[in-house]
Amino acid sequence: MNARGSEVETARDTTDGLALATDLGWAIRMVSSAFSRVASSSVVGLPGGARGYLVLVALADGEPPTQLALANDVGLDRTVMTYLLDDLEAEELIVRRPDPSDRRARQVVLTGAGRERLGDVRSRLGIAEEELLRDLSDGDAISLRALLSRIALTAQRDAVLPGATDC
Amino acid sequence: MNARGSEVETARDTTDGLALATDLGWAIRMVSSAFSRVASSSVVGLPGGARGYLVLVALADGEPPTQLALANDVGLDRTVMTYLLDDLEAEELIVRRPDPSDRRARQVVLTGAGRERLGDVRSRLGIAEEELLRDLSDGDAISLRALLSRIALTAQRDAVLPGATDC
DNA sequence: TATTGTTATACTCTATAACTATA
DNA sequence: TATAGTTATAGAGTATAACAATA
Repeated sequence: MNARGSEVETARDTTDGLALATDLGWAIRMVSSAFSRVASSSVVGLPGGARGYLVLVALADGEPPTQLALANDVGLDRTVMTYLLDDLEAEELIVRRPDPSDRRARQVVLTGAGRERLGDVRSRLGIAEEELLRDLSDGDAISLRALLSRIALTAQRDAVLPGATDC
Repeated sequence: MNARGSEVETARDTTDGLALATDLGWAIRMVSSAFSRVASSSVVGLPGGARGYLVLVALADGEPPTQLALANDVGLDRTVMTYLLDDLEAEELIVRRPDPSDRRARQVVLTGAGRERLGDVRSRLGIAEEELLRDLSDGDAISLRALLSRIALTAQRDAVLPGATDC
């Protein structure tokens, strides 16, 4: 009844041509961890690390969002946004202020110090990104960035509206 | 001394042109979580989920690797590989056998049942991957896969050989 | 009744250190 | 002394539920 010996290494036909190097999930996994590795030194000291950086980026342009809108933009849960903003506010990189149009909500605003810190981290991250993409030509690097951004934008829409086409 | 009111929204020049949608780290984060979301239903019931699937893929071709070589291939720590293989072996999808050339090591072999299960999961994952890349033309999808794989391969090499060019 | 922000809790994933048996 | 596998533990990261204030 046990599959020992005789059942090992059979049915090869069903998985022919499969290889780790061509697997999309594997590639995403390796690229994600590699980016975390090369980017980690760029965000040391910044509250929340890479996630804190994304919050600052999201605040750099446009109207001050509510915490919930910010969480949706960055791709974080609103419960972790609370802790993240606590830490960023403790270093006066952001400020929370009441939303004049909804007394439940709070607007998140980037401070001058926050904008300065964002510039510092951004320049370091640029070098880390070049390190990650160093095997790609300039054109290929631009292509990869564009393709990833397109997938990411629709992914964000799907995450905010889960199952709008279901049922 | 506090940055309230007057220091808010200054120094805009240093971060001009910054946007979340063009940030590489943000895109990688969103794509990674989106893939996990669309792929999760494809790997339900498989021990280890998506990581278990990658182990099966890595075993589908070539000589049976040791646990350590397998961990390096997949991008996992050898300590999690132990638990993962325990679970996969409990369902008889893989077998551990002594390495004839090194009595410390064990070879990991895919069973017939494991190869069948791999085929099942692979076909479901193919649909999930198409769902993730549905906004891309066929050519763009192929490009993205190729570019990600290239980055992933060098990332794997760097992870296995940390800091070979340092010092 | 639904939503915003908060808090608490649990679960997954990852990282690290120790231990054994071999090399 | 170094390596392969195992075990235990601690730390991130994530997900979920509950609560108060407000819509």
